[in-house]
Amino acid sequence: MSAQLTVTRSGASAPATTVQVEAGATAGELFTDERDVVVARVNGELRDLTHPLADGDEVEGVLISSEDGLAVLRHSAAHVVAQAVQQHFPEAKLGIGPPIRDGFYYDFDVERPFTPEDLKTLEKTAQRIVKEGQRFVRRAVTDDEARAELAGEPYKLELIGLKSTAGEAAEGAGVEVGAGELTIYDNVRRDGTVAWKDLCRGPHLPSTRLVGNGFSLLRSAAAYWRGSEKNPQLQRVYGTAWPTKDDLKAYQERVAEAERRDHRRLGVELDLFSFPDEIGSGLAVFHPRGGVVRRAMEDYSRQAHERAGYEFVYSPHITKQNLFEVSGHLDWYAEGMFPAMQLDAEVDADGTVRKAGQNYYLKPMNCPFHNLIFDSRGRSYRELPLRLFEFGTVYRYEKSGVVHGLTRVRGMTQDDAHIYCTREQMKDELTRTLGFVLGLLSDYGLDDYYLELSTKDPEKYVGSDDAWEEATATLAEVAQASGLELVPDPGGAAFYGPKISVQARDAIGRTWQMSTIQLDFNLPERFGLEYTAADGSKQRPVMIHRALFGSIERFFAVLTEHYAGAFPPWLAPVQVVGVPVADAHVPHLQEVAAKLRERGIRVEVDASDDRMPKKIRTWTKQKVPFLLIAGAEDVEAGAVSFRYRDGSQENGVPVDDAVAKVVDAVQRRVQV
RNA sequence: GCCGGCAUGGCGCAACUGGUAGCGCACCCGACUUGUAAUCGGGCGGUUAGGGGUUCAAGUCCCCUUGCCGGCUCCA
Repeated sequence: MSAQLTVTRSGASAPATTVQVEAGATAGELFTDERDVVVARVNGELRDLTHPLADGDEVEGVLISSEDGLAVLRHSAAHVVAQAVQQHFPEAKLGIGPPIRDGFYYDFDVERPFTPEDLKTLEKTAQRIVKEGQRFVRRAVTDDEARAELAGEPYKLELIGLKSTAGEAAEGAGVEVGAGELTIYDNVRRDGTVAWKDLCRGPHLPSTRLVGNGFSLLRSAAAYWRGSEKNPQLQRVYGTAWPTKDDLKAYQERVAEAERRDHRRLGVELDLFSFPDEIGSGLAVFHPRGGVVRRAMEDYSRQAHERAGYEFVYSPHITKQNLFEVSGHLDWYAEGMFPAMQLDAEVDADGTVRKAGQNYYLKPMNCPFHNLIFDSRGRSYRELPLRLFEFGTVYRYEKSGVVHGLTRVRGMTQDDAHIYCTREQMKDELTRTLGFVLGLLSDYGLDDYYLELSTKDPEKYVGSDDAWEEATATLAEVAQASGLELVPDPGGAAFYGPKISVQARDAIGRTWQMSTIQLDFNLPERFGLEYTAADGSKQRPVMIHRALFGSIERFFAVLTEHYAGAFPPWLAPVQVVGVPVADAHVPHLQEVAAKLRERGIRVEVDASDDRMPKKIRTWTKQKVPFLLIAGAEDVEAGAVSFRYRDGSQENGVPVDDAVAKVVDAVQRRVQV
């Protein structure tokens, strides 16, 4: 055995080089000159810097700021927090503590939930642990040893029992126990004593000190053990951790920006919509300003659908029970539906039922109604594809804890269409539909997206496996042909068929599920839908369900947040406000306003008693795209002065030019 | 549905360990007539989400209901 090992070293920035090291050297020794290297990738596997090297190893330094490095940092931060928790609450049992986007969490079984004061105390203690500079020391153990050491940690014991399938046991459980040998990480103080230990796959930072630059506890909340509501609830502590204080600040600023954009907040500030308690949870009313935005969205959508060959239909909000028995909704979707109202029952004075009542349900989906329209007369192959479109309002009984602003409501309007076509037409029609959907989303200003393919939930589906396979394969083919990024979503399909969904990224990088396109062989079957083919035979059509906005309410929320309330002129509730320098200039602005109004522009003139700067402030805060200011100079020149939302100006624009400019921006649907 | 927190005029907030509600903005009235983010003065407005209880006394403490917020589960 040689005293020298030959390994390949690549730094975070440096190219790969071959180096000689002493036997027994560790990965960390290769990177003593790169302080931001916190773990190493050895032959493809992430390892601690204390990992001993073997001859021929390929070792790559991993920076704390890289994706892997951040995950390690956050996971180590979770350990620090868990140590702090067990210090203050010795009876706390450990759940799991994985890194997540922007941070980490750790779950604990404790006597009572954490209070905000507890979080402050825990954060202080965590800081102290960080300052102690404890090392993370890896130690391999057998299953039996682990069981003995962790006898007091029932959840860890459960994970040990599940280790071969830990990845599926619970989201995040994979960071605790890998598929191979079990390891325990000891947190060792400078004086060599062990402060704390945890069953963990690792790897970890060399020292807790590296956690201290930018970490913070955020909140606590309950979470079900292993993600199932059948299991006990643990208390989850959320935190965030970053390599530097500046990174932490930048993160906090992003959070603050998201708060400023929150559609619930903008909905109040801009007077767009509200949720009166009197109506009930998850049921919105749109105010005039919000109504304008919504109508502009809908009108444009109508025009586009008309051009694309859709026909418009209408259907009622409630229906007798039988329709949802035929569709299968009552078998598969009853939980999501409002309870039935019973009508028309006749009962004698003595309580005996003379005539049984009828159950009526609020509709959770529009498809059964469209099927009835299809089935209202004989259909020819010449009519296909038949594209039925409706702004259909549906009601879903969402659990009380999930209702959220306009994005998760109990009453919503879908821009819903059902396309009936032949099997042969199916692929072309799907391709066409996907193209239509993406084009329209871009028109609304969302042009960064990826696709998700949701496939059969083995627990919850109707129809034959063959049909599912064919439908799934077709959708996959169409999705792939689009050239967009495609992410699988196993088990995510609705009960009647697989779907492609379009996930759009907004202005600050968040993704939202927007449009869905679902292929369905089942409902046509259940409804016995048929058309007459060219050879005179009866054939079953294929059905494509698709919604573009998802729901108008949700899309409204997404657009509001995407634009931070500063809608492009074509969507803005008020497109132009005239601001006079003094009362004398009001008539001039009113003339300009009349010309704009003639061209269909939404315009107001602010003739109030406020001073001009106050008016500018008021309407800028209302995010009106064009302020037209007029004083003596403008009146004299037959002009107006533009002021935009960012404060920039364009003075002395002749009135006709100004009108044309505004009209042009609206027609071209550009942002200003 | 589950866990925790919260609920004060239209909006944003204040009121010490219980001692009978204040401020800013908005709104209304008046004065001022002004060139790019808040002119000045006056006024209206709350049985402190609703209900019950403890107490000499409840916005403050307890219980129930409703709603909201943060998560979990679920989902367009």
